[in-house]
Amino acid sequence: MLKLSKKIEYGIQALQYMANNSGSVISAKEISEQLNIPYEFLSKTLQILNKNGIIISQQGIKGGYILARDPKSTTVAEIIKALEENAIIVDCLSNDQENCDRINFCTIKNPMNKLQEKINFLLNNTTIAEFSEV
Amino acid sequence: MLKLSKKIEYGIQALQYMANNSGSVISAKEISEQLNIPYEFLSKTLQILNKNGIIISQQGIKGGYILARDPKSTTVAEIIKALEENAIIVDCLSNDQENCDRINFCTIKNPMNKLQEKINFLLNNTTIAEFSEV
DNA sequence: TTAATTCGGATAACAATAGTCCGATTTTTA
DNA sequence: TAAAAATCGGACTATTGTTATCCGAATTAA
Ligand code: FES
Ligand code: FES
Repeated sequence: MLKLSKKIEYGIQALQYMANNSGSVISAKEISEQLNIPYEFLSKTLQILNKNGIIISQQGIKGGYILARDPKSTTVAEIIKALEENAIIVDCLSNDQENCDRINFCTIKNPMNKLQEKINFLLNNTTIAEFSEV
Repeated sequence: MLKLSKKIEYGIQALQYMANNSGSVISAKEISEQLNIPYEFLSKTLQILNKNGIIISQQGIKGGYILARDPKSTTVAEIIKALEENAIIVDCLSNDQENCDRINFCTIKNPMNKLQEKINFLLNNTTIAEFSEV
């Protein structure tokens, strides 16, 4: 398993949709219907993206969301972080793992870290804009 | 989430251990104790690696495992595959997903595939040998 | 023949993901 | 000013996937 969650997948596709319709405020309902994504789940996802500055919400009737920034400057890595997930390939490389019961036996931290950094590079260099230019 | 499973993590570390002790047959028990990995779970993992040609088993007392190939030629991608998992970042890119109910709405296949290929390149170019030269 | 090991199938415990429900709040507009 | 359509937020449920364990059988060296 090395899979992005549905939250991230839906989030990216929704941002892509907004990028392709920039200028107008897009509702969760519209995205949900156009992309066939479960409405309630998508709503939650967009709320988190809003809370963390990736998109801007407008409440009330006629409300919805718009991108907070240029699609070129919003990376997949930022989206993952904004959705309160991480892209750490082994627990080993996590910050809050003082309680790993294998830490004194760990022989993979360094090599795994090298691989991690390469993956991070990819995630940091893939932007929403690249999803728009289909 | 973009995490490797414990099966893969343990598998890689076990292979690394074998690479560092090449020449001798290593039992699951020894690896389990040396690396503090749950014995039964590790056993299963090694059995799968054996079945799929990454290591060679020797049964009976004094039995255990040795690497089937040069650590330099065993990649992380192969290990993942041998452990019957995959490293597909979104379902979209999977072979057996005729039943994705978003396929007619899918706008992420191409860009996701580009990212996938870059990740595949990393996994195909990281070998067990690199884990040994700590 | 015994002991230490792999083998293989089933199953259980746990955790994470995915999805839903519902009431409250906001804001436009008729 | 009331209604409608949207976001907000918390709790909750369902489902799936991961991790771990159990146990009996087969294998083989001593
Ligand atoms: S620190 Fe726990 S396995 Fe590396
Ligand atoms: S094919 Fe199902 S989301 Fe791309």
